[in-house]
Amino acid sequence: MPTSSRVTIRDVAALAGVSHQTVSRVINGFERVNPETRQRVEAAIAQLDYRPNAIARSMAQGHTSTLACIAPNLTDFTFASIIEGAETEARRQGYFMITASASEPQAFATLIEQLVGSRRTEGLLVINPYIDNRYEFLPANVPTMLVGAHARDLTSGSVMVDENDAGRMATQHLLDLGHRRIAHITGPLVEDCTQDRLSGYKAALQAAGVAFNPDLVIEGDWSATSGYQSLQSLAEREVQFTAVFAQNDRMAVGAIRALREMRLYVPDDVSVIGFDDMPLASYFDPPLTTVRHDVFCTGCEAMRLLIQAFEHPGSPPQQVLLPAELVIRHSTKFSKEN
Amino acid sequence: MPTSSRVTIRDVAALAGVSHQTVSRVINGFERVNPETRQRVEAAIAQLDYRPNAIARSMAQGHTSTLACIAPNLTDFTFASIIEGAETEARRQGYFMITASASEPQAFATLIEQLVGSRRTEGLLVINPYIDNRYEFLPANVPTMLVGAHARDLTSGSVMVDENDAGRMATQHLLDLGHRRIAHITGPLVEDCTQDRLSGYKAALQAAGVAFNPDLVIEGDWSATSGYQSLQSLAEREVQFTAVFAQNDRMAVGAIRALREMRLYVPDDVSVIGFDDMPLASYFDPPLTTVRHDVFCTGCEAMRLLIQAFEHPGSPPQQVLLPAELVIRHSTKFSKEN
DNA sequence: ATGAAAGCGCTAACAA
DNA sequence: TTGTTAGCGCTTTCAT
Repeated sequence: MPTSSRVTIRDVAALAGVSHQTVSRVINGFERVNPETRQRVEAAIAQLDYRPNAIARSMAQGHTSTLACIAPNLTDFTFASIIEGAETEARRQGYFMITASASEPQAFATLIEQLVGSRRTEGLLVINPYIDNRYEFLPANVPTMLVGAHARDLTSGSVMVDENDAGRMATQHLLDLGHRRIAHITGPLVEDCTQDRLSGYKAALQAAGVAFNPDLVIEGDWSATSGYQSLQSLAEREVQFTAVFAQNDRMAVGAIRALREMRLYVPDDVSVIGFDDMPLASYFDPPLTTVRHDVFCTGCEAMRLLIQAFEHPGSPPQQVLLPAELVIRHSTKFSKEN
Repeated sequence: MPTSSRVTIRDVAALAGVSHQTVSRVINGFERVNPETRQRVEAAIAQLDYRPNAIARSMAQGHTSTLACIAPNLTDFTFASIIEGAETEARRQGYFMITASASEPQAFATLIEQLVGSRRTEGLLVINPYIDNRYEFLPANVPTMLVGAHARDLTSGSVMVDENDAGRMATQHLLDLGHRRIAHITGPLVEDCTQDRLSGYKAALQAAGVAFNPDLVIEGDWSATSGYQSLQSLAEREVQFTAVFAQNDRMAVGAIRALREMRLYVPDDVSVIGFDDMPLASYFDPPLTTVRHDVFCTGCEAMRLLIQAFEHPGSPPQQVLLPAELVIRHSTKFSKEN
């Protein structure tokens, strides 16, 4: 069995005693081929270990069967899971996926230009498109799905968690435990998911008849350090609270660290709820109560819609909201004030 | 400015009043082009917003400028970091990278076949190639770099941490603190890095004149759960130890959880050292002493060598060992027995 | 049901 | 320095 794949359709044709076109028909599963001819061709393909050249096929067909996924980075657990979901779905449907990270808008712009300008890819999956205004560089002429943000004019749609409901759910959990002064550490305010979670927080407070206090809200940047610093800032301003809702688990962990340094124990003195249910969330001290969402599934769904948008141009933009669920562990507890 | 990129080299040629070949020369930065002609061509390119079609170029040149990276999954922090490093280096050198995960050998084989058989990619970066015998499916006719394992015959080389030295270093740290009975939770024994770290462990013991005790060694599977279970197994067998060296941080965290349930406190009763310095390692309780290695850099280096292997066929296989460093936090302490 | 011809957009080789 | 001619390996059209 020859190991080289430099065998072409013509070699197969010659061996089978047919035209190269007939070989093409067999490869592509065309119906109108004489069964006997088909067999001869298939035998020749097997004998020569022929495999079609994807590039030549792309050239002739005018499309590449390749999609791209761009994230601010590849190591954030939620991004990585989205990518894994997207890649799995892409391959399930016969596409390959180029993965790339762009940490800042200029790199993002260059990347888009290379990917789309060269017609290397049929569509784009963009994770977190609203940090540092990078959405300004989104292309208009290529199917584009957004993950973790709402769709804008020129996109084919978006997939995100029902952030509003998730934020409401987290806050409600703390309210149910009797907490009334709930500090809220958000992500960067420019991101859609931050705003939506904040809306959910406000909605839950309002429904419970608790006045919204802006002093309790602090903007973080998703890092554990920012969670830590947010708590310090609260303490410096002598803001009173009995619970903390952090918009991700890393900030929650940072907050817990800061609280401990202030000799405040979680959950006895202060309750803390996170968001994401990151790996090992249950291994922190205390095991983290959090909001779980299926981020692998988010990636699958986004890719599914991207492929749909590519294969059926002109179909209306899709906006998908995925559900989240509360995971109660040991970082939240009844308020002592009750 | 036309937004469509369906403009071809011939359109540019027509507008500039030259042959398409001259346009090709300008695009490719060929020297021997009359400066004035060049300017006319560049003006035409700008006017038509022409961008070369990467697929056509691949077709004509016979190569794709695309590499592939395959990992068991995309969410493991070390894999994700390697991928990020590899992708960054690839793009820096003008290549794109297809990323894919294959959780089991059959999926791996299929993936390789699709990627390589179709001649879609110039080379392969394979992360953790020795789990479940997937290395059997490595292709012989394409440059292949291994990450996290030693190179075998048919590969172009490998990049990994100096695992032996790292294992020795971790063990030595515990020995320096006076520990003599050091439990060792390994990764799967089929993996090279597991074996090397184990060798380092043995070497350090031997150098310190401490007899190797096989009862102290337990095979884990990298998961926190396996770290937890390993400790339980040790306890059930009533094996005595004052310190634990876990081959990754997740297992270390699991071990700490198990110890706590046995009312043994880290580091007062038992010291624990991990491996990897995963994100938030410093946020666990207690903050984890561990062995840090630059995993992004590992990815960069592997990609650099892969591209080298592709661009200079016939050059000898490279074997790179990267250094690791000890990070001392609060999960290790002097042995009480001293 | 099969084959011949043309062409996808580019580069390589040769000619002028 | 520039243009012409051939392809890269495949699919698409149009004959047969």
